[in-house]
Amino acid sequence: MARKSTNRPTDVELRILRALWQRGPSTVREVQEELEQEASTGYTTVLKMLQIMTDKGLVERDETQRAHVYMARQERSEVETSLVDDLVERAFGGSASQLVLRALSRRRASADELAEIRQMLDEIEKE
Amino acid sequence: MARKSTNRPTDVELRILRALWQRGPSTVREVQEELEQEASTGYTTVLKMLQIMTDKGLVERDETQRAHVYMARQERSEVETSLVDDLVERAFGGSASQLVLRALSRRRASADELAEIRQMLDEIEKE
DNA sequence: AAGGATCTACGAAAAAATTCGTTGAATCTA
DNA sequence: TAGATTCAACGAATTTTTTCGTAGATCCTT
Repeated sequence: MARKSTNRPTDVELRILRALWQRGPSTVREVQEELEQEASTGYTTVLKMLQIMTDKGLVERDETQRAHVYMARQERSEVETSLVDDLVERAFGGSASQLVLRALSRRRASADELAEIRQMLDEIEKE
Repeated sequence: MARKSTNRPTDVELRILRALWQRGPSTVREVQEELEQEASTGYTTVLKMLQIMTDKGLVERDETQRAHVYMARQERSEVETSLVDDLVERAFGGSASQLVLRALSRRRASADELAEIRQMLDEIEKE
């Protein structure tokens, strides 16, 4: 036995999803060339992953062309949200603000970004 | 071949670390009883994991007693930060604020928490 | 039409993560 | 002190994730 299904995309799956979100519907070759840029991943590996992801329902396949065209089945924002939720659960005991505080404690965010966040806060509190 | 080492604790490792942070230095039995509450995990499984985690340097072992005592080797905050950094990289292309925006778009955060975040922003901008 | 390139399907190997059984030693209890 | 309990060590089985080789079909080029 091993990990219970977390439903969250694995590392490679996420890399592929990001390629699909960025490029839009793409062939295996196109995805593979995209991944190649950051870390080498063979053609058949990407193909296999996309087949698995199709079975899992992570992507959708258009088989009308010889080179099948794949597209992400969920919006980027949805997956991002569930990844954040997952981490909030696993590491922060359900407290999203704790995660935010941790993220902000790094000086990762630029002034513009901080302003953006502030605006977001305003909007949330307005409701 | 499989995933390149991400250095981030796995799911079970994180559950164990959380138990150790919460309880302080603990025996295998104590950790196991803690984990038992959320999801069943056998004694030898926890023991084995703690041995592996010792090898990896995630925890430290005090063998002076018959029942060895384990403690986390990194502060909770450090691990939390690196988990957040990791997710920021993998899912948000390095933009911490994007992650924050995503976290806030959920109404996970209460009014108090939002105020806390606002204060945090103030402090960051003060510098 | 022949040869080469490209594509999917499939199976299997490798790697990583998780789980547990068994053994033998140490400790406790009646 | 004998039997029961508790413990660490170890190896191995399982499951999940990742990788790739091979085969056969289709398409392109000459």
